[in-house]
Amino acid sequence: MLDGNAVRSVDRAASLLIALGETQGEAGVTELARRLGLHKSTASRLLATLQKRGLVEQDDDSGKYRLGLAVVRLGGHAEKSLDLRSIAMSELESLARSIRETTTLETLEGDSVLTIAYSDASGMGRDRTGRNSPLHATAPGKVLLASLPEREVIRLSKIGFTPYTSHTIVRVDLLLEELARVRKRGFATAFGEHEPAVNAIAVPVFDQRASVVAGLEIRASGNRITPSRVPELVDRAREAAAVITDRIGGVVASI
Amino acid sequence: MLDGNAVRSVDRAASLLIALGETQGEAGVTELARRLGLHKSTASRLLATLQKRGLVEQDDDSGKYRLGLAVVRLGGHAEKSLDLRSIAMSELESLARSIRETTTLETLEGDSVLTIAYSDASGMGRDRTGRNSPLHATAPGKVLLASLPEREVIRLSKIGFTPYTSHTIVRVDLLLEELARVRKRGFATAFGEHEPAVNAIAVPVFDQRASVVAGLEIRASGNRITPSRVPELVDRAREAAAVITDRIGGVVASI
DNA sequence: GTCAACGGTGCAGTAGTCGCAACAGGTCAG
DNA sequence: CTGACCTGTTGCGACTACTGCACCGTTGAC
Repeated sequence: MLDGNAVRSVDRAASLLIALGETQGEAGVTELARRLGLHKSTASRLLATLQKRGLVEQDDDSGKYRLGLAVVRLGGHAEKSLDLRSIAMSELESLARSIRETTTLETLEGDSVLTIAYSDASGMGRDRTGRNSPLHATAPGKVLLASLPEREVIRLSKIGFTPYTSHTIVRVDLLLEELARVRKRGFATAFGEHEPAVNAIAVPVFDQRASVVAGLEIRASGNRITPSRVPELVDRAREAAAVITDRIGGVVASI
Repeated sequence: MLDGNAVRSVDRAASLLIALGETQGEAGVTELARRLGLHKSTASRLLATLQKRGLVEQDDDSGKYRLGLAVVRLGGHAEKSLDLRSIAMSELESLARSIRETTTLETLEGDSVLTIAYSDASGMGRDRTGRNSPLHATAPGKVLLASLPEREVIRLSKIGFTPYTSHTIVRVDLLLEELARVRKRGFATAFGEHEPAVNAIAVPVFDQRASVVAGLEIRASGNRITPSRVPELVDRAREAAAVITDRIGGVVASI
């Protein structure tokens, strides 16, 4: 057994798949063999086996190989079972420690946001992991709302926007304007809109289609997150979000 | 060499990946071995090798395996190099033959639609494969527009909607209403809106995120596609679109 | 027409794969 | 607390599957 416990032929086949992922679409047997230091007859047989399972396919005309439909399907399944929380946790913790505040990661669930990860270095946060929060009154909620079509916002407005505080935006026209600002600036704020004296900023985490998959939030009491501090916190949040986006194979884009 | 030219251990490893794709998220060594008729030590070694390349990962607590981040990334690459045209071609041809009309598949490209596949059984069609057409005045264009946020339609309206015929919808408010109808009905029509006396219907093809990835069109002269014939043609188009959606691992949804 | 390069395949040698047995660790019923 | 049961992992040795070599047919450049 080479390389610890690795099965050599499987390791080689996996390298072929990954090499195909790194090319611009397709590559030939000889090229792949050269790149991976394999004999071309070996590469040919390994590719033929991968093709049998649909993991690669061969172009009828050029003879070149590309990733196959089975990889598209597996990629979709893999994405569904992706543990975004585990992937993001260390980044959230690191960010929380460095700014000494509370950080969270929130995803869309139905008509609300769900806290999937949480880290607190302020000693004042409250762990709402697994709990839902409103879209319209939270910073990550606004980030996710901003990525949706307007008709979704209008549909939600018909259900109504609960006024959690006197600062909560409850009029749909004002919310749509706010969401346009979020798209323009690339981040959202919520100043005392969900809980009095709790301020927050949030930035998007993107998937590989450049869709917003989560909102990364920095939250603190009102006197700790002031308007003047927002730019610095947004920068820090963007850095962490970019790392998470990259880890999941996403591309940073605009909302 | 077993099974023709297949490399047995690679074939087994590929089966493991595909089996993991078929589970709800994760599975253990013993379960996977049982399912595939392998010894559990064999399954364990193959999985360890796949894990080394990031194609699978093992949960620290339960010991179960799931598809890894490398599969998410490969899936994204595979999707980008997907040859939708080749995948769809046989379905378009079959549909064209059975209704004796012209069928096309169109995708979004910038601010227009691009014909990526074409089939004609009427003897009257014109192959526009590789050519762009307007979004607002074609049936597949409306299908794709209907899936976008309203702000995109408004952005396009600022560029202006060319009136190709006297039937072309050029007012944005009327176009938005039309797109709401498209979403409601799940299909679009264009009756003499792009070319006089040319009528068309289109239905969506979905990807695995339930996003609209293409519009499948049936097109003919005005006297061949009458309002009374639309339901039948829409049904036929939906059947073909469902096959294509399934082939690319998509899920049929609503626009 | 010739030549180089490609992808694929028959063949034979050997080293890598595999199943067996045993082990370590975890869970749960009694 | 203990024993039974199950899981995942690993050492080992047999042997067959994997691999490189040589060669072939095809294709495109010149």
